[in-house]
Amino acid sequence: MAAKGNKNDVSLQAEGRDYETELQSAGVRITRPRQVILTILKEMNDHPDAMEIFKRAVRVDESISLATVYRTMKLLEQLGAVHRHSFEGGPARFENADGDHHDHLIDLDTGKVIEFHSESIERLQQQIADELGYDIEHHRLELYGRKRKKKN
Amino acid sequence: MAAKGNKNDVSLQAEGRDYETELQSAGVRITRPRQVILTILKEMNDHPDAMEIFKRAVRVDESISLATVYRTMKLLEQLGAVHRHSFEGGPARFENADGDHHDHLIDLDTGKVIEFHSESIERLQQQIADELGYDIEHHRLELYGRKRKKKN
DNA sequence: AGGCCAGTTGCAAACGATTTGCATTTGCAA
DNA sequence: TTGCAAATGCAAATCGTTTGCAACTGGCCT
Ligand SMILES: [Mn+2]
Ligand SMILES: [Mn+2]
Ligand SMILES: [Zn+2]
Ligand SMILES: [Zn+2]
Repeated sequence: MAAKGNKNDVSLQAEGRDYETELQSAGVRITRPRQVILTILKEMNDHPDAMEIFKRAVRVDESISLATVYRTMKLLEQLGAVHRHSFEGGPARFENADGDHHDHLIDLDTGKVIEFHSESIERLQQQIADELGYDIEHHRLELYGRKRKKKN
Repeated sequence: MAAKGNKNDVSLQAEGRDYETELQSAGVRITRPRQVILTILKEMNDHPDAMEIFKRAVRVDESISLATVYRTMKLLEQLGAVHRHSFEGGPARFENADGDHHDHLIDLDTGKVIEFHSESIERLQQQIADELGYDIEHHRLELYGRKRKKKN
């Protein structure tokens, strides 16, 4: 089980673009707060809100401000590095835009966010937009539900 | 083109439940502000936000307050009389819950809201939730796009 | 018809999330 | 190194929505 470095060695971490460099060539300065937030982004595999990202950032650099988190998230969003979600109820949540496209099912009892993807649905959406004479820029599909009660 | 009162004469206005009565039997008082807002609701076939509803209400009764609009919309939402949407960007928008279920395509250039319905998509959503072991309470599907540019 | 009183209102202040003005700091090109 | 536009932290502002509270009704009960 040790030898033969299979492609997972890389692909687990891979997938990731080098935002630091991308930012740079986008004519944006690599500041300390941005380094910190980019690091957090890299190991982000959930859907934290600004306050949560702020907390994670403060753990690394005491002096970071919430305003900068907001500013940076907006920047990263424009850069396509993160996606912003507005699930029912709470504040906006962000997620690393690295992975493949997917939609979400939110557990109304626990708040847990479950990801799923349906190529058929994506296709149907396209088809509908086509028929209406539209090009889809992006879409949002959220299912809100609760764990099926027993039986079956 | 005049004779033969086809069923549209009715169905255009029909569909509507009598919320005034429903409210009453729900042990809620029929106040002047509520009458006004219910009237507005009845002829509402778009997706206005609270401020817009407030404006329409003021046209009828000068003394209505925005707070009451919010309170009443919440009430009507709980009653199932209206649906609340949170399209990207703007404030919450409401719509009469009378019609059949549908989802929305928002024109990013004009803000126009286009309604559509896909039984296939609805079915697939169910199926996905099933597989994940969930019962869907409700869902939200929004397509954001722009009118297809020329050709075809 | 009149009264009672909990439900409802208008108002303004409070709220939570996000943005912004500004003086100060800092990245980084020259 | 220095210079300076870009970025930051802070606090105040903004936006949509909610809420406390005193004044005001709707509608059941005499
Ligand atoms: Mn996700
Ligand atoms: Mn609609
Ligand atoms: Zn999707
Ligand atoms: Zn639907």
